[in-house]
Amino acid sequence: MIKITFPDGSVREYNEGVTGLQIAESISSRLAQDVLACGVNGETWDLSRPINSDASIVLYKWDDEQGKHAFWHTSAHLLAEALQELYPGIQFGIGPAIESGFYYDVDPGETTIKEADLVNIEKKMAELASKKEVLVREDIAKEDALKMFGDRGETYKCELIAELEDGHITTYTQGSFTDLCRGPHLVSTAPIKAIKLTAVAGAYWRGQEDRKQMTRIYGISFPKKKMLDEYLAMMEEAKKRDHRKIGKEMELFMFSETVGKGLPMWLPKGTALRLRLEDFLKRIQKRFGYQQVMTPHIGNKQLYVTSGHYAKYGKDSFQPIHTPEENEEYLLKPMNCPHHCEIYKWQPRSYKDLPLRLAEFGTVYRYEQSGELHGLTRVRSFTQDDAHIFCRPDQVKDEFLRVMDIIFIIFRALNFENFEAQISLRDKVNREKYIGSEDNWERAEQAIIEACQEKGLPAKVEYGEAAFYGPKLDFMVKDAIGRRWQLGTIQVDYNLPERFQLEYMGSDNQKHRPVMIHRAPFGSMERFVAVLIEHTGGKFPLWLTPDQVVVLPISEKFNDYAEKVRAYLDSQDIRALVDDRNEKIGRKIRDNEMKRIPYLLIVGEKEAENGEVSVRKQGEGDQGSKKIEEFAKILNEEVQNMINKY
RNA sequence: GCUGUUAUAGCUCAGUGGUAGAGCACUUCCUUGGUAAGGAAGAGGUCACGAGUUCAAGUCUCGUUAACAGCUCCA
Repeated sequence: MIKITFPDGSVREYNEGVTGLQIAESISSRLAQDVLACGVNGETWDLSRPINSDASIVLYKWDDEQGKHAFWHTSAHLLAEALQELYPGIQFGIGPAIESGFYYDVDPGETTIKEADLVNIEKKMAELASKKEVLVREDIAKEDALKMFGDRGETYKCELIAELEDGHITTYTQGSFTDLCRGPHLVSTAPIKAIKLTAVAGAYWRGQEDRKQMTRIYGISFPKKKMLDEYLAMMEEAKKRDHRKIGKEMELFMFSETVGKGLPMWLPKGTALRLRLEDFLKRIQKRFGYQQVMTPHIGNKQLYVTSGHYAKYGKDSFQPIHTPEENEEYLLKPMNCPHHCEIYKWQPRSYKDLPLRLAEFGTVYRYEQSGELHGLTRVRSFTQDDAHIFCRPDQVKDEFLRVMDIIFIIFRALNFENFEAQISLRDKVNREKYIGSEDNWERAEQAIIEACQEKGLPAKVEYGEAAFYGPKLDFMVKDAIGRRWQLGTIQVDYNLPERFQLEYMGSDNQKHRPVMIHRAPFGSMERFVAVLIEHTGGKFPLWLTPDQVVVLPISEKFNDYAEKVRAYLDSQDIRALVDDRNEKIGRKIRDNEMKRIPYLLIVGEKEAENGEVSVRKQGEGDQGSKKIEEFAKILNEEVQNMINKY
C-alpha cells in the first residue's frame, strides 16, 4: 500500500500502481468524469500513469490551468493524427498547448494547407475523437526513438530526439499516430467534443529565422459544444469592440500613411474626449498636491547620456536630430523623467519642500518595430499621464497610498470594477544588478506590500520582476468581456536621483538624496482610450461621450423647434446634435441608437406646444416627456454625480 | 525587423487580361410621419504608389508604402 496525500492534508491508502483516475473514481464517479489530469508531487501527470510510491496528489479539472493544458495538448495530437491521415507523408514539428488552445507546426512538403482546408481537418478530428482512442505512454530508448522516427522520415522529430537525454524519452500513441512527447495527456480523446481550428500561419522551425518556415495550425477545443459556442461568441464580441473599428466609426482618431505609421492623430471628437479625461485627472491631481509642468518634446543628447537611457536604448530609438550650424544632437524625448529631474534641480530643495509632485501630460516618442504596432495600444508617439514624485525615503509608503487613491478613483469613475495588482520585487537571491541601498530597497518593498494590504488590494507578488532601479506596482483591469489589460503603474526609482545628483537639505542640515516615484494612472492616453473603447464598446459614460444628446424632429415642420432645443442644451453645456434629415422617426431612432448616443429627444407637435421633449434613453426606450429645462437639469446632475463625487 | 495575407467610391465589400460594380452613407425630388430601416433619381474612381510584361493590366510580374495575422507560448 502507498499513502496518497490530498490538497486538504487528508491521507488515504491505495494499492501500489494506482492511477490518478482510480483515485478520482474512489472519491466520486462525477469527479472521475470531470478530472482531466493530476498533479503528483507537484508534477503534472497523465491520469492513467501508475503511482508507485507515497505521493501528494491534486486532481485537475477543466477550470485548472493544468487540466486545460492536458486537454489542449491532447487536442494537438488529435490534430496531428488527422493531418497524418489527410496528408500522408506530412512531417511534424512541435505541437504544444498554449494560453488558449493549441497549435501544431507541420511541414506538408509539396502541398500547402490553406484556411479553407481547416473545416475538412476539423471534421476528421471530430471523427477520430469520437472513436475514443486511448493515449498510451511508452518509454523508449534514444536509439530506438531515432530509428522509429528516422524510418518514418521525420527529420524534425529526429533533430529533437538527438538533443534529448537517453532514458527520459517517451512517446504517446493514439490510434495510428505516435508522437514524441513528454505529456501529460488525457486518458483518451473521448472528452474532446468541440473543435475549432482558428488559423494557419507561418512559423520558423524552432523560432529561428534561418530555419525552414513551417505551417502552423492554430485551434481550440472544449469538452462541451456550448463552451465552444460561448468562446466563438466572445471572439465575435471582441471583434465588434475592436477600438480600431469603433475609433473610425465614432470619428475619434486616425492614422495617415503620409504622416507615418504608429503616429495616431486625434480627430475633434476624440480630442474632446481625451481632454475631458485629462481635465478629470488634473482636477484630482490638484487636490492631491500635484503641480502641472510642461517640457519640450526634444532634449539634448547629453540629458539621456546622464540618465543612462542613451547607452541602453540609444540604438533602438529614433536617432538624434542634428542642428544645422553647431551640429548639436537632440533626441525626441522617450520619457519625461529627465526633464523633470532638471526641474527639480532648478533650485535648492529643502526637506520641507518634499514631496514635490510634478505632473505633465507628456508626449513621448519611442521606436517600435513596425510589426509590433497595433491601433492605439502600441504606437510610436503617445502621451503619458505622467508625474514624478520626489520624496524622502520615509514618505514612500504614504505617497504610494495617495497614488493608489487616485488610481482607484479613476477605475471607479470609468466602471472598471475588476482590477488587481502585481507587485514586482527584487530577485530573492541574485541582488547584484540592483542599484540603491539595501536599506532603501527593503523599506520601499515593505512600503508597497503594506500599502496594498492597507487598501485591501489583491496583489500578486513577483520576485525578480523589479526593474534594476526600483520595485513597482502595476495595475491590471478586467474589461466587460473578461479580457485583462495592463494599465496604470507606480514605480520607485533610485537610479535617476543618483545620476542627476538630486539633493535636498535635511532637517539635520545635511544633504540627502530624494527618492523618485514615477506614476501614470492611465498609462498613456492612447492606450487607455483604446482599453476604454473595448471595455464599453464605445458606449462611454455620459460625462465623457462625444455626443450626449441628439434631437429628433418628427417631421421637417419641427426642425426649428429642434434647433431651439439644441441651442438651449448647448447653453447648458450639453453636447447635442439635431438629426434634421427628411426621414421617418423610426429611421432616425435606429440610426442614432447605432451611433451610441445616450439620449434621443423626440420632438413633434405636442412637445413644441409645451416646451417639452420626449426622452428616449439609449437601449432603454421611451422615458416619457419632460420640460426642456428639467431634462437639462437632470442630465447635468447625472454628469455631476459621475465626476464630482470623486 | 522577418514570414504570410491584404490594399477597388466616405464605409463594408464584389470584380473571370478586353467599357469600373453593389449595399450603406451623401445630394435632389416625392412623402410630413409619434419611438429601431418609406420611395425615386443623381452624383461620387489616378482600382495605394512606382516600374515591367502584353495589342490590351483593377486583374499577371517586380519594387515601394501601409494595414492585418503570426513570429513571445517550445517535444
